[in-house]
Amino acid sequence: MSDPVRKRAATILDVASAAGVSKSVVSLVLRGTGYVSEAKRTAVARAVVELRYRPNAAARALSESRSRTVGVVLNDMRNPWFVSAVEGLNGRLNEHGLQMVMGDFRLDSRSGESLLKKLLEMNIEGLVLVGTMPDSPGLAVAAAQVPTVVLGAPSGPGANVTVVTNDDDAGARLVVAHLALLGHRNIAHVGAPDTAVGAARQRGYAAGMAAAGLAEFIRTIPGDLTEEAGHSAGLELLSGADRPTAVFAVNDMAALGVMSAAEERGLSVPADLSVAGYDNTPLARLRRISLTSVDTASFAAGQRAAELLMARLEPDSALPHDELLPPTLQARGSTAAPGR
Amino acid sequence: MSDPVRKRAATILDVASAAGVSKSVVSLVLRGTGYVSEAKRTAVARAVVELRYRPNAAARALSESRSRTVGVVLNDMRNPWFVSAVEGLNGRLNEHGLQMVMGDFRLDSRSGESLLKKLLEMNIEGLVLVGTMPDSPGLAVAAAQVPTVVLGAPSGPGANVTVVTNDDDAGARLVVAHLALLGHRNIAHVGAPDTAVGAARQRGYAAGMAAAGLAEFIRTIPGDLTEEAGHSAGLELLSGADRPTAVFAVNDMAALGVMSAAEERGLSVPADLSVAGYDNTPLARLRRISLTSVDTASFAAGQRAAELLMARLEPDSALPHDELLPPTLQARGSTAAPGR
DNA sequence: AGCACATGCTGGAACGTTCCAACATTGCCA
DNA sequence: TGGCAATGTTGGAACGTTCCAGCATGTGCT
Repeated sequence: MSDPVRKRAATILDVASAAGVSKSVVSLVLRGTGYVSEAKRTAVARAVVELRYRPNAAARALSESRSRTVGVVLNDMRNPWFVSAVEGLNGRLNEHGLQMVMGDFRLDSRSGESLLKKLLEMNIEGLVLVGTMPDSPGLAVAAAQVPTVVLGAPSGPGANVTVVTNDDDAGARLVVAHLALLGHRNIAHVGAPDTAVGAARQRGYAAGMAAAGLAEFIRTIPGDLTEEAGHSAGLELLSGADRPTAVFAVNDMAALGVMSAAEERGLSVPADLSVAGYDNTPLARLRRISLTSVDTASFAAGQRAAELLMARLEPDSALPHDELLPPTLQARGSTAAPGR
Repeated sequence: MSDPVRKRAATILDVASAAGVSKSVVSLVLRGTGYVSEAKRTAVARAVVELRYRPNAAARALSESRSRTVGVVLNDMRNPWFVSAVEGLNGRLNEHGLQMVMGDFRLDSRSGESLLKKLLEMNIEGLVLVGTMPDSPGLAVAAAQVPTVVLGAPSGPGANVTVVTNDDDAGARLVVAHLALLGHRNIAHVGAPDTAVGAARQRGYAAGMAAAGLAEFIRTIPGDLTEEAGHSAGLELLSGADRPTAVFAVNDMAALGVMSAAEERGLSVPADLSVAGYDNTPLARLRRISLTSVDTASFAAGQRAAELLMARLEPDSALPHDELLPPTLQARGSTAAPGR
């Protein structure tokens, strides 16, 4: 009411004149640097709350020519692994005053091109690619312009990126070792050779079998990461002559498919068939399913990705080494010693 | 190599001098407005690609004093409903040249305060709150400053927000009607009265029962949205004297708990007990589970939220009415006519 | 011929910060 | 007493856009 013109938000100049100082002093107080007398400091502080002053991020970014923002590109928000990795990432970045701008690669009209363009225009200081991205020229261009970390995929666009992901090879070996220890020998694998993670897990399976002296039992049914694929692979495995006593599926969804197939064939889990999955999704925890699975440290991976990215943001920093995070096995009711 | 000083990115002035025009012409060409001769237009276009010019979003935002950005605050990225709502939101916003900046409310150090501060500093043009947020003074402040839409929660901070959510009441009635049509009369509910959605679904259940003339059978076991709660509620229901022939659980997770309880009690689904859930999560689709559930149009809700937000962004626009989106029933193998 | 109007182009003034060089005021020490 | 460092304060110049008023031309009409 009594305010003269109260249309626009208060700027640093408004604060300065309200506090009876120059804009420079306000800036110094706000950023806590430099020498300012106690009196002016409190005067500025008061003016700030009185005028509800909020610094303008665009002006700051323009002036500093840095945005304190990193771009995060996902291509599958539905995958719980990515979600919790992003949470880890977000936390660490925030701790260091960096803001995250997320976007969905697939969702973007021009297959991510316009998303990346937008991010580049925002002058992002770093880029995090979460998951395996489809090939796209724009991606390589973007990765060449800003420090880039790939999170949760075995490799990224171009050579100049740092990769943080889980050691799927080691995880698969864990499963095989667990099953072998229980006494299983005929352990089959339901794989997804066309996906990056699937290929790594299959390698780990084969290596683990060989290491356990079970090379002769190696047998992989190719499929993909869906329940469907697990189901049909399961039917195939369980109908044949030398039925396996245990199946290691490439992920939890496929493992569920295998369990359904077992049920249809009248086999009970784990008495007649042990089943293990991968990813330790919330599904695996469900009482009705209780699936032995490999827990991937997704949250930690996100945090680590943030750390490596920030390391690259330092002046003259070298390209950090890629990191493979070790997974752990979560044994549950779906695996047991082979019956009779 | 032969480039003189090639440190900083090209600006509009570089493009202008390379094309032999003034910065104003470049600006006009870039934005496609105003009158520019064909010759200069192509000259500018060539210079743009040659210099790899990228407009600077911060400068643009500062000059236009608008950010073309909306803030999206989630508090539970793990909830699939939210994820697909956000996808719908993102798509529509992008179509209209608006960028999305997401943040996780809980993850933020100072319980969202600093996240909201950051968003406000970015001069966001709108705010979307996804899901029920914990009470926070910062939220109400933010909602008062920028047009705000609440997505997937029955209400938001302050009165000045638009709410887009699913009609949980109607969804619950759908389930009851479906079960009643199959011939069930003793239909129990496993509820979550302490959550906003749970309360609405419980109301719908009670109303639906009454409408079907089954008021005398109304019976709700309070719980929450977890499998655990569903399990113990299930045990309670299935051990008592007048065992229900059907159970409607507040969500798919709780429904799974009920199914586990049935299994433990030696009851088979759906022969001895029909079970229905809510949310139509990927879980419900699984062969091994095949759960009848209510599909909430989450993607559409996200799109609608974007539309309503953009409507509010128009000059002199009224506060749009809240919207309740109608859900649909997805009947699967977990419900059938009551046995004998 | 004179005028209006469409077309084409320009430079300066915002936008709201940060950074910097420079100036003022102290207090201390030789 | 003069010099020097520490402390305090200032205005101007970026930062890279958009927007606007205004200046040139050219064209068609009266």
